[in-house]
Amino acid sequence: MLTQAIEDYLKAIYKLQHSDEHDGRVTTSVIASRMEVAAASATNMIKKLAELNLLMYTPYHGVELTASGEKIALETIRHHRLIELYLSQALGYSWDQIDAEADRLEHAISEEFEDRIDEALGYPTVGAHGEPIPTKQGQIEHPKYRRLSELQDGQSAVIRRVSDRNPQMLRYMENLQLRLGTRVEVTARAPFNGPLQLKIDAAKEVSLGLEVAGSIFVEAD
Amino acid sequence: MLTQAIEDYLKAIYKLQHSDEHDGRVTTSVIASRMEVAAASATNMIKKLAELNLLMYTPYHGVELTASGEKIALETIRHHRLIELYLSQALGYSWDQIDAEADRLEHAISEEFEDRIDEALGYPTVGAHGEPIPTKQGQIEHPKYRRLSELQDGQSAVIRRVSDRNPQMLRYMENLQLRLGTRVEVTARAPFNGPLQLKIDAAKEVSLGLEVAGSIFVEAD
DNA sequence: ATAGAAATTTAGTCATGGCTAAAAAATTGT
DNA sequence: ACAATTTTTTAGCCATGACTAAATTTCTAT
Repeated sequence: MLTQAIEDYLKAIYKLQHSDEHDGRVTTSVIASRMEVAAASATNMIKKLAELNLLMYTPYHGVELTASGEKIALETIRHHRLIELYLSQALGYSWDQIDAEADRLEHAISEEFEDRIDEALGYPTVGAHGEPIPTKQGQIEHPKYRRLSELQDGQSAVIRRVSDRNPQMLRYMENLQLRLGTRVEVTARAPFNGPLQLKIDAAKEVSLGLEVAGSIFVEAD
Repeated sequence: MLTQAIEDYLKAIYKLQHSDEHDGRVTTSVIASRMEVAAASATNMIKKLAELNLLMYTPYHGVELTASGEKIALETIRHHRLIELYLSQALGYSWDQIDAEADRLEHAISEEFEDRIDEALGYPTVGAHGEPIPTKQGQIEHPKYRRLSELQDGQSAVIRRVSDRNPQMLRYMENLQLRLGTRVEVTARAPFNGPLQLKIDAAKEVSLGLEVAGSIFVEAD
């Protein structure tokens, strides 16, 4: 049977494989740090997952999901993103609250529940933070958006996705009315990795640090 | 911390304490059978719960919840019943599907989630099968309804609660349009514990076995 | 090329919550 | 009242998934 721990590891590994960092090599320590467990614990679980044919494991060198491992990861991610969207659309949750709640619910829901909220939401393809939602068949798109922090002075763009890693940052973004679909224009960039000046929805101007700007993904004009 | 297993045991013990059967004595074997575990497993958990001051345990004689054990049981039951009602009202689940889904979800939801579905449902006091929903403060009513099987020939009554123990039976009731609020009249009783003849909503007549009729609780006129 | 540092694995431990088999206590029938 | 049966507990085992400490492998810098 698939335990909650197995689903959590597979989900984490999938995300690490598809992240820009770590240039594709998903190692024990990266997994351990993402899962917030000791490296030895990660090694144990990796060996178990390899045993279950959910990933290929080359000791000392890292890990790669098999087709069936990826399938489970995508199912878990689908659950997570549908639940997040449902929490924000149907129950009025704010951006910073949905991830923690979905992390627990994603393991508890049935296929039935998945199907019903999918229907209630109108078969969405994009989650609450702009992430693509895998289909029931496990298909997923990986649109290449640019980081707001990479925009040139004077460029204008629309927010398409935000990182959901830091709830406090999400709350901060929400307060600034930086939402999916919001139009932003970089009106100035301070030197030496300083903050950038941003015009939000052609209205108010704010100064935004690079860490936040790097967590916002945009589609430039 | 409260594990899922602890919540499940406390919930089961609470229900056994308040059931008509077992005349108040909640023994190891009754708990084991309700939880579908071996008697030795139940003994283990009972000792642990006693250690945590969640119940009083007299070896060989049974168990009684303490105030804090009862509080946790009622919180779990509140979660369960709110979720059940939400599944049927908001997501269109049928009577027979909600219990199993709620059994998993009840351990995964936050206070936040509880509050939001409570609000979405309009602060209900009665669950999907007619059970009372404990308040957030742990108050609960125990209305004394009669079993449909106990009604005399010719008596009329309104369905107020049904047992949720058997999903197949719930599906059967639903098919017969035996719902909460439905008016029923016993038009005949076959002898030797035979079925009773029932007029549903002053319309169609059916013959109902005593096992089903005993799982339906009514308010007689 | 190799020493030292960093990453990884191995070995052994722990808590949780199941299980079976055997022992002990309580209940029942005559 | 007491033997037989039933119920309950004890003892010991297992899988899961954490942990630390120690050993091993790989990487890095000279």
